[in-house]
Amino acid sequence: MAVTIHDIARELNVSSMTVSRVLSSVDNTLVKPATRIRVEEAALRMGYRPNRNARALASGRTNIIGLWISHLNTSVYSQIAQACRVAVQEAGMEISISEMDWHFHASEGHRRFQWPVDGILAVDPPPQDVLEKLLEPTAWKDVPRVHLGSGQSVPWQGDSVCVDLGAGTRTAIEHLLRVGCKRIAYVTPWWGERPGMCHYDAYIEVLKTVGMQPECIVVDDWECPTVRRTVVEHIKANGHPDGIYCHHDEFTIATFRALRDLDLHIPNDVALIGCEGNAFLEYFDPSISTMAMPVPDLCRTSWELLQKRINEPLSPPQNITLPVEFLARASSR
Amino acid sequence: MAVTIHDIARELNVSSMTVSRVLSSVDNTLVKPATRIRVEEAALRMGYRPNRNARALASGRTNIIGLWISHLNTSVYSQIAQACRVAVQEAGMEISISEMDWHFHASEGHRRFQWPVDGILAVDPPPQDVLEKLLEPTAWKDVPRVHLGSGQSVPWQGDSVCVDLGAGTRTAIEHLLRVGCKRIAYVTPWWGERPGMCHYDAYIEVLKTVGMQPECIVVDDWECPTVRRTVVEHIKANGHPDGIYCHHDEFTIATFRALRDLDLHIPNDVALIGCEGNAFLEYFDPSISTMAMPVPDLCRTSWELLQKRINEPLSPPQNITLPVEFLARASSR
DNA sequence: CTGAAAGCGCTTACAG
DNA sequence: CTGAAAGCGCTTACAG
Repeated sequence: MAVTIHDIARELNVSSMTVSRVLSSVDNTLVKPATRIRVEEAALRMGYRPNRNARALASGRTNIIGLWISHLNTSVYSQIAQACRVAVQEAGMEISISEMDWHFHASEGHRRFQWPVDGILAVDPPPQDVLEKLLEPTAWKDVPRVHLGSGQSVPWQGDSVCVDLGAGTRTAIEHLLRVGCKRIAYVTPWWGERPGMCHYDAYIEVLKTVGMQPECIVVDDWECPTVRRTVVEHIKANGHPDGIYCHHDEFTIATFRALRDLDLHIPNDVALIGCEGNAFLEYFDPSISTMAMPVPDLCRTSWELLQKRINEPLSPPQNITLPVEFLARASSR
Repeated sequence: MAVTIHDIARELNVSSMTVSRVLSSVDNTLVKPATRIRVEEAALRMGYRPNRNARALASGRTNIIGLWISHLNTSVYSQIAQACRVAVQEAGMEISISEMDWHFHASEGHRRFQWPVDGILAVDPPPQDVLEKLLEPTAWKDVPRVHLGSGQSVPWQGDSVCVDLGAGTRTAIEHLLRVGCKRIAYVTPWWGERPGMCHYDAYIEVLKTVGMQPECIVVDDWECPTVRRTVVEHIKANGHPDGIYCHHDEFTIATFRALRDLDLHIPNDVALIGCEGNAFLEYFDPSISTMAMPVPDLCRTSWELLQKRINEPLSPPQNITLPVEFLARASSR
């Protein structure tokens, strides 16, 4: 059986409260230095490991921050998970990752998320109204929570940190115009329930100012093979644009391959720009331009807002917007 | 405050044991159907959410499986995390990911891993003796555990599932020989404390059988920019080999770029084969050959062994080896 | 500086 | 089929 504070207390002939004081680092009442040392030694010697379930139950605090994220299989998302973990750990707390598909039915909400956390970082949650309906029956609505991600046309309520992909997209499209593109296509997943993403709006808007026709290559799912096939078919049917902007970098990589399948030269036939900042893009030949998300800043800022929300529940909510950085490479020159 | 089973019991004028029986799905004593329905309705209506800290404390079981993995930032590892999650969830349990760098000092072991779990899946842990020293003071040594990963010269004790990278490497090198390579280099991280990885051994062994000189391009860390620079410098100093095998696919991607930096044609000047099965390799131009790890099978099998270990603690340990699959592509033709 | 008591929200084990 | 009691391993709040 595991060693408990009572075992240590008995061994040392002190009360378990004294042991708890030394080992918990919660109660900062002073303990006589000699006693403290004896307890610490005994704990080490006996292999004591605090039971955090018990600690959480008694104290009502877990020292855990939940990270709600839809998956960890793409580069940005795994970077976000990593950066959040680093930020949270610096404050002496931990991250617990819940992969949320955001698609569960509200009625099963009461079965999910049964492990208490002290706060939540929610990455790219659905729009406010959908989110509220999901959370309503789960009692999570009262847990401090910060939304972070790529931002939507309608901003989330409460605290949020968004990357300004609208401005980033504008930069990308304007760059394609500057290098002389006359026909700029946009490769994008099917929105489904999330219309109005801000890069789409920006794409449409910039084209309108120069009187250029939008050309959306809409992909049915988020899989690279589908993207590759869809782009090839689109170009076979419609001829090729001379500039392509991709919704995100998995799409960019698949589009790159589709263009090479068709033996189109990049950038001479088609200039290519992605969005997200996937590190591998630099290693392609030619290396591929992209709009880099400021992931560390995004996560650090979100964690700051969450700490503030936890410590000062009544402070006014903040909405922060961060810029993306354009990484110009050979694919768009 | 959160709703507890006592709140529901009071509301319904039953004992909290009855509520617990209905809601816990642990105690399978029969409850009168009418009572069961009343409890379920009240739980839903009142927004009851079980406190799993309390549940774990009382029952001694968490229904959580710990996944010990060094990071989630590379493709295989994030695939492994995903596949383990799927397998474990199918059995009605959850995964909790602990990113372990395996480098913490043994003396701080008692501070780590304080959340109890019912079992552990340990991905690519250090060799048996190092592992034991790390775990000795943590009381984790008694928790059911299965080792999985790319395998080592000296196998782990207890249950394990390893991918046969030795055989995979042999296949890759033999393929390079078959397409006519006369000088085959191996790009590899510096082993540090983990000598004797099996692909290295296999590389040396195959070259010996054909009387070819080994040529290791050793990289100081695991970062792509370092790999790129190291390969470029190596080739500038020594001329280029006509075949390269890379230790894993981040290295493959960086090596690809290094060869293009030097304006070497792939595969005409240098044939290239990676190891791991990174999905993006297919999208490069030319697309890159690799040895694919059987990730879903690896994780599913590991989880089966762990379940068996949990349910039958005294059953004999099993060591299973899985093959890799060679994906031959344009980079090595 | 130290300790005895009560309780966190559940389950186990037993009694009816 | 249902319930009263005890306890999981800690912390809180109070008393000394």
